[in-house]
Amino acid sequence: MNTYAVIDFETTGLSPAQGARPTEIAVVLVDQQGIKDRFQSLMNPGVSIPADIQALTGISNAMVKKAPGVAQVMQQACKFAANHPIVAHNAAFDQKFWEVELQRLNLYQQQKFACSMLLSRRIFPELPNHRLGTLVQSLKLPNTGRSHRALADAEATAHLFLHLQQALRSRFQLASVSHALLLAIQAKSRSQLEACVLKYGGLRAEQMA
DNA sequence: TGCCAGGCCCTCTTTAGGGCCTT
Repeated sequence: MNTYAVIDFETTGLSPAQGARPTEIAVVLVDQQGIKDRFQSLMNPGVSIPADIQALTGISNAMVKKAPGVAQVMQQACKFAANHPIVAHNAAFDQKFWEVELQRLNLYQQQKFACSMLLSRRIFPELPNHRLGTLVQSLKLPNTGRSHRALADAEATAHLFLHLQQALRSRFQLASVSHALLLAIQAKSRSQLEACVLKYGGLRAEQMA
């Protein structure tokens, strides 16, 4: 339970329902001591990458042409992430691709997803925005490399999520780091955050205002 | 030509609309 998997997809578009497929995935295993293992791979999506997305990510059609197929990479990623809770920045996006691609392979099993973006909105509402790059700069998190590449963004999200756990523990005076982790994973909305704070014995949000 | 998804959340709200965030 104290280990979770941070994932990040690069894709050909915003929605699998519109035919978008993944071009790269990174999975980073994290515990309370930090990042302990990494998996990263380009994959051949079988569809063309639009020019604007190639410019955004730096991943070209030529780069993925020689890469293994989506099925092979997703099998490896699924095995690597095992049954750990999954964390992503704007998790609704990555969760869609994760579930759709694993369902294609009959590998899908329901997993808990936590969202570092929703949590950072709750914990740091004063920041100008909650894009991953802005959070890395504002919170002085480690530089993990080129943004919009899967491993760099997954590692940045891992550092962000560790930072959020510490902020939760401090702000709500939680008894333990594991309570902060449970809270971080379970609290996606304001009401869930409040309920989890009460569940784990911390001070109510309004008491900390 | 210009738009395209979708869940969360704020507000000039709740019988709704629009910004944010991901690629």
